[in-house]
Amino acid sequence: MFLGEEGGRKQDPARTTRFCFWANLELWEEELPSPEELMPLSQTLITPDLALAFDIRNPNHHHQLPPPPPPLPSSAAVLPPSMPTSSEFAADSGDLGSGGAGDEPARTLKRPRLVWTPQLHKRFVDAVAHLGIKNAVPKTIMQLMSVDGLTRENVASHLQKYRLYLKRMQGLSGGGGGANGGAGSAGLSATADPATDHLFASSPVPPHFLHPGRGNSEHFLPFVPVPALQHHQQQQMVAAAVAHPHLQTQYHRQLGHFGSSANGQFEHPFLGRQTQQPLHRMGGAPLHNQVANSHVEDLESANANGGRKVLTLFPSGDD
DNA sequence: ATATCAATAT
DNA sequence: AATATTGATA
Repeated sequence: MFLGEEGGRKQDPARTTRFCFWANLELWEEELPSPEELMPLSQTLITPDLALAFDIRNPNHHHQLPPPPPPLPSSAAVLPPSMPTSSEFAADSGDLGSGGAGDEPARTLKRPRLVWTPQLHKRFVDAVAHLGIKNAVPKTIMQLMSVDGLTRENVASHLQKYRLYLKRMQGLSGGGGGANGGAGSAGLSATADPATDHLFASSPVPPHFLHPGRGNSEHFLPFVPVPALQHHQQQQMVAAAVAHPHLQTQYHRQLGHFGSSANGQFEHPFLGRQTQQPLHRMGGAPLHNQVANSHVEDLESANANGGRKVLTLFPSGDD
């Protein structure tokens, strides 16, 4: 009986490694007798050593997408009574413990759906722009974005949709000529309908994106392959204060996102950030959390999905 | 054996 | 609607 929301898909081990795990910590606010009660329980479930080895952090501190998502139940133990409606990530395993007798919490779990925040999308677009549409394939994009928990599949999926969006744009723009990138400039207004694409409208579409058969397709940037930038945010970019125009429908709560360049040009080819972790099987104690500055945002749309919670990954990039 | 893409599923 | 997963194919 695991055919619930998305808890029981066909588990096809033949596919790539889909090890993921995270615990379900959601109903805690419901019962949660007392944190202390859970503590021992979690320990029983995951072995303290293992937990420690994974670098447990409070959900509050969840910054990057955890490669080997360590949000174990134990975190629930330490969770402060606050942040009930957090939407950082969540697990909706449905029922952990009723499905199978020998439920191994570890692996075999799926990771929460990635939420493409405007920030994340921005990174995506930047990467694609710098790669050139031609070379912009999932793997490469993913690498350039270097957002730690991002998977190739994540990007691939997003890319597919993005291409769709571009296509639509081309069509709207009227192929020939005029048009400026409707999306580029403040967009929104020109964008077909508001509901067309909430996310995509949030970041400018580089001009060349729209006309693949013309102009320079890509450039050659010395783009650094994500140097281990740890501290040092690149901040302060263009002083384009022009940003701002309007916020997207439901994305208001995000932090102030300033449009990069209102002129529709790219001038800020910086991307490098966190190095991708090889996230291997558990067993080692690999992770280190590269904290940096990042903002936490939350989407509620996830809730509308009907039970499935999401993981909001985001780039530490600031724009 | 991998990665991409298009289609499809949730 | 937004992502994920899959299947075919390069």
